[in-house]
Amino acid sequence: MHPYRTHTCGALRKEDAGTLVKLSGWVHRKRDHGGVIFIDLRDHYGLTQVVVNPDAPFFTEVEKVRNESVITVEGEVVARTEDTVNPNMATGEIEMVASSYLLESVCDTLPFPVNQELECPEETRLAHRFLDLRRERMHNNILLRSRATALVRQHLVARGFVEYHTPILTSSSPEGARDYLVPSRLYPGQFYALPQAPQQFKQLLMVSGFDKYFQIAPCFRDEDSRADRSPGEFYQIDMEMSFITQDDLFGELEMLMVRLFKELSSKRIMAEVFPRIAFRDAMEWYGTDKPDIRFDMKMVDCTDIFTDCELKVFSSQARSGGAVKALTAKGAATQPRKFFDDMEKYAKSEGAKGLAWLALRDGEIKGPIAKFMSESEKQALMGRTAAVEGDALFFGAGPRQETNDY
RNA sequence: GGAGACGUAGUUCAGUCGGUUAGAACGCCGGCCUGUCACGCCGGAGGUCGCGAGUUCGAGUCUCGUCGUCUCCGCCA
Repeated sequence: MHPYRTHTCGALRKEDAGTLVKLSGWVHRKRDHGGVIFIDLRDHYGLTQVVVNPDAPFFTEVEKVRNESVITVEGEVVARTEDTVNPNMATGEIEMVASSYLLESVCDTLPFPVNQELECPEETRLAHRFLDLRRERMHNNILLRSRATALVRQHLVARGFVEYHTPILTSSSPEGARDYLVPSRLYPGQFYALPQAPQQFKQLLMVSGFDKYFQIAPCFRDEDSRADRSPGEFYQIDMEMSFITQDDLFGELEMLMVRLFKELSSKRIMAEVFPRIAFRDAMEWYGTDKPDIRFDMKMVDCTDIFTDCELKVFSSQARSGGAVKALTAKGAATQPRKFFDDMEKYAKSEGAKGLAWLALRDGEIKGPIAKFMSESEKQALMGRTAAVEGDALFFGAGPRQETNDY
């Protein structure tokens, strides 16, 4: 028999009952009943319950084994009785009754639990990276990235792209981001740069007539990290195509992205042809070039309505080339006063000068600025924003670009 | 570069208005337990309250400084 295993810990099923097998893995959890001990044995593929009976010669040794120790066990696969089947486990219809036991590697007391997803300081996790990566969530993250890169390669190669590797050390080709610099040994005082994207090299290939290029490139950027962006764990898909239109490129990317999400995630894909929003429109409607369009909250330009309004902060902006924008919050009119105060507080914390608002409640238009508005202005506003009873409106006013920001 | 939050047991966290011996859960150690699957029950060990100074009769708690961590803005294609 193989010295370590005949099966993995995710493999055994009811049909295997009666066979003699060997498993190796980590002690994920242990349940010691005094008379009988259960071990959930874990490897990359899954969990299998190992049973150790009191007459086993290694029983006292197993009593002492700590979680995350590595063991090899041999034994018979036994179908569980109906009342002991665990439907939550892929291998839950069977268990292995150990007839031999070998402690391969003893584990010290753990700095944090491996068998549960408990928050724990980044510093501690990195100090024990091998333990962190044993945790289910981290393990799955690594697997997901592996599957994603494999799928990208498979898909793009099938689409006629060629993957090239380009040099990592190069001279700097400045663009937006700061380069990582690497001192040169041969030319003291000079530096290499780690390329943010291998611009020159891929373009060299393109002008040489290689028709379609892609690369899964590490993003070397000497910029401050963020929660979703840490140096060294940040890769990008780089593509170039010859003799194409903008729409050809969009189409190619749509195919790739739809496939990635279809095959690797459970997320719902709302449109296989992505909505296209012109940059200017995105800035005018959402104030950002990466709007979250799950909420259909567009800003509406109301500048002209307020040109002659008594409310000076609005009319002065409207006349001097600034903008007044309205955002409709559906059904928010019944929110308590505190809600609106909090919204204004938030807007100010983001740098806005203020946040005016109106609520459509009890058939009236209410709010601090309502008394400054004429009937015709109110009517025009309702028409423009399509706001109805129960909605609330928020306003920003100022120079066009600033107003869009907030 | 700017702003904010946090720092208490191995880990996650609680700790009232400044008051006597700083708690819980998980983990760890010991004991009991033959069907659990987050097993259960009993007991125990474990703390420079990040560090330094100050206020006070008295500081985990208040003040200042310092170090560290995290988050957001800037930055980043």
